[in-house]
Amino acid sequence: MPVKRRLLHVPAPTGDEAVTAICAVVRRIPKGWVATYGQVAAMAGLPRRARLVGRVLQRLDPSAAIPWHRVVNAKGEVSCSLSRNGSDALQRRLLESEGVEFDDKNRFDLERFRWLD
DNA sequence: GTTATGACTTCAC
DNA sequence: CGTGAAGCCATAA
Repeated sequence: MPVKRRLLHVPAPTGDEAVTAICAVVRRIPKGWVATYGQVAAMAGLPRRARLVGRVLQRLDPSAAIPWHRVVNAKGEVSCSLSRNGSDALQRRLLESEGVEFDDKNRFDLERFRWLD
């Protein structure tokens, strides 16, 4: 075997395929519920690619009808970052308008609001 | 080619 | 609880 070959090379979706899969999952999150980045990745057939989900959401076209605000991190909080330029604050506001209650530490009860398929 | 940087997650202290 | 490391992978420089 002259060529080194990846065992377990499952053709995981990449590029546009992955973006499409991720968006399809996020669109299914019901109003008033949330899903974590890792959860969305797994449901999109992209295990361990939580980071990719975050990247896709950040670059989403604003005109796309995708409830990006319903995707949160595994700690049960809105991921805050300077690079978000305020969209993190907007995310919290949108979630609160859908009934998600935050505590004084910018966190909510993940067990209570997590969307289970 | 390399290194650095994240809307991340998990596990070990 | 907090911190750090490792795993992860697309992008930018």
